[in-house]
Amino acid sequence: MGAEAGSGLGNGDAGAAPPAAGRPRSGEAHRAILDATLELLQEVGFSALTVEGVAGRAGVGKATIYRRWPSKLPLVVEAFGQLPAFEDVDTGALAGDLKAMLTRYLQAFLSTPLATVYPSLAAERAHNPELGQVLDPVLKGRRRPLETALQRAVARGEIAPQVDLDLAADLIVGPIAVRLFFRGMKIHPSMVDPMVDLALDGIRRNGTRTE
Amino acid sequence: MGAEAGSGLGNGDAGAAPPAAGRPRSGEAHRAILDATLELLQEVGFSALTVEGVAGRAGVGKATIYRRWPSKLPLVVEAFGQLPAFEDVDTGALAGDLKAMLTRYLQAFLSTPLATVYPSLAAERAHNPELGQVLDPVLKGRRRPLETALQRAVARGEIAPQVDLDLAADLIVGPIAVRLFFRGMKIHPSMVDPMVDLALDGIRRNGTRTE
DNA sequence: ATGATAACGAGACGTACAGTATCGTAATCG
DNA sequence: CGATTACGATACTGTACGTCTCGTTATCAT
Repeated sequence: MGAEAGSGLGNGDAGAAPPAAGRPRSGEAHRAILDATLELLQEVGFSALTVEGVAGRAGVGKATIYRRWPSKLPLVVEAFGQLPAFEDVDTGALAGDLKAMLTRYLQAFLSTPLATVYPSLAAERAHNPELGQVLDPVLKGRRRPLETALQRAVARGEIAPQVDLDLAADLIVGPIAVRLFFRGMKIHPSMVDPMVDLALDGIRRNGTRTE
Repeated sequence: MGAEAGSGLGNGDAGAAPPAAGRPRSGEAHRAILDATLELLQEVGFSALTVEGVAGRAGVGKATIYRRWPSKLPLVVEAFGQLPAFEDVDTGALAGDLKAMLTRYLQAFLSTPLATVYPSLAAERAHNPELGQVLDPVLKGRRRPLETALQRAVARGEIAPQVDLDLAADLIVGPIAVRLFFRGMKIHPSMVDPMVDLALDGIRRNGTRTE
């Protein structure tokens, strides 16, 4: 954590050694700020979120926020990190695992600001490379359960060992991302099964291989 | 912002009847504004784009912009509509069509602000339903060539007729969207072939069907 | 021609918010 | 108990939105 200076996207000093003297930072204020951030993200969305609004909702001065986060963006990144991600489910078969995991994950989109924050972070990272560096470890952790399930399937022989699992994971979540974020569609739970089945079996009619 | 009656996301009055009297709107200014918008999107990205900057670059007064577009967002939507989309390629086989189309499309991402504008619009639509109404027809038109290629494949018997082509199209573009926008990855042209092949053939080992 | 009308470039204006700085106060350490 | 640092509050600077008003210019109707 040493080279903190220069990034502009610090992560809130979690776990850093406290200074020897002076009043310690209030963990209560820290939590109140993150809670208020998530509430307001839910209510007004990312682009209408103001630091002043967060301070007011949290009952906190603006300086208390800027003392912890250098700007609005890393605050939202940290709040985002507390939102639910994929949870591993082991049903014994790949299709069952994926369907259960996607169903649960989609439910999280209904009860959290995930659907708002995700595309906002994606938009921001497009012209803010530093954000990517902070965001990537978080994103990687969020999809790890997906890769775990795929690795189990390889071990069981459901997936050929030469398949690129990273790409496979993107193939699974891709249609959901496209529909949710770019096309603005609501995804009915009954849609999960056909989505997973198509990704697992492929678009092309079996046995029509031309190569 | 204001309680702007109706849409608030007008599309620039394209095709509307001109008023009987008065100086007509300058088509030259219109084009200069859109060009400046695309240039600045390319240079500074969406969130750093300012209307004042566009006006300056276009050599136009701010009022001239606001006379045509009610805010920055619909201006960007219209500029976005002029960026390259999928172009249909007919090679006689689905895999070839898709690989050619994706390769060309990915090249467009390198020479236009597509990579910046796309996720920004996605972020904005998440809490601005009106944007969706303006955006959806544009998006639908952009992916039509993809669906055309898929329909050809159905006619050739490469795809079973019961396959959901809309979902299939999302499966094709999904991994690209995820990698480009959410994971911030650069997609090397050599990655197109494995991407298409995996979507066409599926993740699961053939003949391992458990249902 | 001439007047009515509306768009033009320029830029002033009010509002909102980011991020900084400065209050007086409160908590913790040596 | 004094030094130090965080606290909530709030004033401040700077930027950009979106509105408005200039004086000017292009087009139409008479």
